[in-house]
Amino acid sequence: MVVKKRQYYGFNGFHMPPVPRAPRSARGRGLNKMKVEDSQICAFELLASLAGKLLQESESSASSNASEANDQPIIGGGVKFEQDDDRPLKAECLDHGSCGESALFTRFSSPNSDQKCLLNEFPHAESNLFLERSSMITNSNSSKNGGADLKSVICKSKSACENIPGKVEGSSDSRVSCDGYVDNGLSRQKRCDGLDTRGLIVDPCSSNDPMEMCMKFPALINSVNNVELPSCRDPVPSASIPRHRNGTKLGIRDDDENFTRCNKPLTKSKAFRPPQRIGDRRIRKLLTSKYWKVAPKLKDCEFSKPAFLEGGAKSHYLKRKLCYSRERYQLNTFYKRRKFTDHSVVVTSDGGFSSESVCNSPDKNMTGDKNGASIMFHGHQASFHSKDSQVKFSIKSFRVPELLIEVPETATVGSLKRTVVEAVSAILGGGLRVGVLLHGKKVRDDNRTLLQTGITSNENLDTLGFSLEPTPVQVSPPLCTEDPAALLPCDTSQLILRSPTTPIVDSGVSDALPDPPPLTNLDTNIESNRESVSSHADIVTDNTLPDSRALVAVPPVNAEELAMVPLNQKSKRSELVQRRTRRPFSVSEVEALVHAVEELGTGRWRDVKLCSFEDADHRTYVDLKDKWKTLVHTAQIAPQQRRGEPVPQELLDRVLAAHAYWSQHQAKQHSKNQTAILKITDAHAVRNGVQDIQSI
DNA sequence: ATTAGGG
DNA sequence: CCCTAAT
Repeated sequence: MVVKKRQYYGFNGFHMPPVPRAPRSARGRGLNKMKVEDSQICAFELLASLAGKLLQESESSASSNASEANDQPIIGGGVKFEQDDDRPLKAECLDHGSCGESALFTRFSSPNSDQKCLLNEFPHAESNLFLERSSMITNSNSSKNGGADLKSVICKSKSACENIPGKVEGSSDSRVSCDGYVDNGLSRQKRCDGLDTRGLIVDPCSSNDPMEMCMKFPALINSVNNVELPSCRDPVPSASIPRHRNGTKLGIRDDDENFTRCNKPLTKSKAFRPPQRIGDRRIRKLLTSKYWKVAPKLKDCEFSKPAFLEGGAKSHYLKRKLCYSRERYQLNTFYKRRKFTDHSVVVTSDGGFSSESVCNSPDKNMTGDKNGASIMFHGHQASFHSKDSQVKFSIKSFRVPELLIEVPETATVGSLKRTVVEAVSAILGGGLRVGVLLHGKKVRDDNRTLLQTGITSNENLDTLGFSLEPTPVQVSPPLCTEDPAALLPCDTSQLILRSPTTPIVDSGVSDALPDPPPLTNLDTNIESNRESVSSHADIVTDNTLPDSRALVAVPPVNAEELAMVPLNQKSKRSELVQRRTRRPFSVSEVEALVHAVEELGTGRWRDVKLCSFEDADHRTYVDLKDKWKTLVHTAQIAPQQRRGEPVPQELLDRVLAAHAYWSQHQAKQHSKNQTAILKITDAHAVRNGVQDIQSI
């Protein structure tokens, strides 16, 4: 993502000609009011696809070369730098919890032929766009300070490698071994592939055609709604790479929109500064779209070492990655939750090399379960039973963020199964902790009672979530260097632990209309809780910018939170707030809304709320207003265009009528209200009437 | 705190 | 639904 963003921004100065874009919906917005961002992105798309084609053409030959390279692993001369070069790449990926992005970056940082591979991997326009952008940025980056970067990378890689728990060394598992290396006879044991025999962490740097596997297994833990398994253990203690911890988010997942991303910490180089928000959605959309798996049968895709390292020789090393597991966890970063999945570019080069593919987190879930996208373990339904002061939780199943497993096409089903088992076992076997999240916020105070925390049977338990967290690795607080940008710990496990937004099951346990749960002051408890968390984070963040050293002083707790605080973000707080779970209006609710509006007119949403939704605490007047807005829109479009639970035409007609009426009587609602009020009958009406009169 | 509108 | 600007 970072790359993409970067790319995007890098182009800002290009003054792309605006490309008209039709409004996404006829909601009544200015038709041609396109945003700068939109036009730019459009331009990018065009540019990118164009560039992509050109590139593909010009490099078609190169492509073939690349494949040849695979067939002929480097021999002799290549040997020497194999290790060195190799490590950096791997290290990059590893210390960030195997991030697809890293893979990209890695490749991009190396000149020439690499891009070709990437392009091939992204046959589709969208993909190309992505690639193009990425490569461009990277290129500039590498050309500018490639040397320096490389160096740091290497250093880092070393430490990273050393810290990797289950290195490839001595691995007897052929599946995990690197065939490419075998060929060239190099001692691959030295390599730090990040391949873990147990499948825990696998070289994220190279992989293609990641397969997403879905499986279910019984809940191991009693929890509600959602149990999330953020990630594998962090193979690399952050301490080993103090300089790069500004990285931060590896992925995001959201209940509403699945969204994962990887921000490669990498260097502080300008090109890789934290992405900004503009255009995110667009890009995300692109990435998220239809293609989640594209696999031209590429022969091979090797990483080439930087020319300067190789002495200009064309050296490719094959990297084969078997398992690539990446965790996605939700984290409210700059990107609000938007379904977004990053591309996982994986290269597989096992003896034959199979296929390459881009794994876009698929939005394959048609049901609207946003969480479902590219998640393995799937499906969870929580049921709550409250009795007395007892709060009971039960889970049918739980969801695990993401587990990408890659195996050659030639692999047997059996080996696939084993691989999956290994990957899962590695994660589960690593020791787990359970985190409790309320409203997407992690509840850290273990001493609090459920009541105090706001977890009660009365509470909307759908705001409660559990997460499986890898057993925290003892990590010393990040040492802050002079670099303010390095404030964010890059410790994967930390990040994971922090990840605030656990997708919450939209179990609809409580539907206000049918049976509004009694409101209690628990709500406030929760709110205050959230506030405290947020403000906390804010403080930390604030301290962060001015003086990086402040971090050192912050107590552990704060330090933890820091991990999830995006660096240098304007709205720190907003990043931490989880989007409310979506709650489609039921027909009865619509009915109530229509009725209220008929009586009160538009523009008095507070009254509407009080009148018809007072007990529906989850419906704010803004919600009602929004709903009315959409209702009007819905009523104006063809029935075929409508989505979601169909609203009776009768109601829609009333909507239109009311809308038309109130549009003309905006000023006169006065008298109208008077009469309307009288018509309202129940207790609410009385109350509203009073207020109305008062307001008049 | 509400309202209105764009996103 | 979110976010903001304007009340």
